[in-house]
Amino acid sequence: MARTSLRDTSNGKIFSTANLIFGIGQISKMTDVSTRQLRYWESKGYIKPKEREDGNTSRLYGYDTFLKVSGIKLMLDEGYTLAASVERTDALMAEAFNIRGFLLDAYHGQATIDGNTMLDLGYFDEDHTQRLYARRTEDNRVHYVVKPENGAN
DNA sequence: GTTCTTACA
DNA sequence: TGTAAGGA
Repeated sequence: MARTSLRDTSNGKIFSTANLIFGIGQISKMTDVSTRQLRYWESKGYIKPKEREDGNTSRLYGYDTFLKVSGIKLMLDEGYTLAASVERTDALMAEAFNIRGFLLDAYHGQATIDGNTMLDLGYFDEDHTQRLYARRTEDNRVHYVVKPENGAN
């Protein structure tokens, strides 16, 4: 039995948001964006309800749409136009997902080094003789450590 | 009670 | 974009 890895969080296993589905009323209350606005944004192609095969015509939105609406609303409140808010939110979400994917691939587990819990970021060199570790300090700065793979310093 | 479309202010 | 109408 394979150990559950963080990668499983992005392919629909644990911590999945696949079943997090909301109606237009829920999204409206969660984001403080009116149902009128949500339907209007849909007409402009900014958001899209989930496809549904049953005959029901009421809109259902996924977690991703909730995040997008939240972002757009935030930008809107900061004074950006709707179009600009959508553009900026799309860019931010793309960055966020890129970062998440990168981290999932870079993370190789935890290790205790000199009494500190650090992230094992895998091999540091092409020859695979050293590993890179990182941790955040108390003031949220990132501290890196490179150690020989065999542990013999 | 909630959501949908259409229409008007 | 809010609100109202008339249905589903």
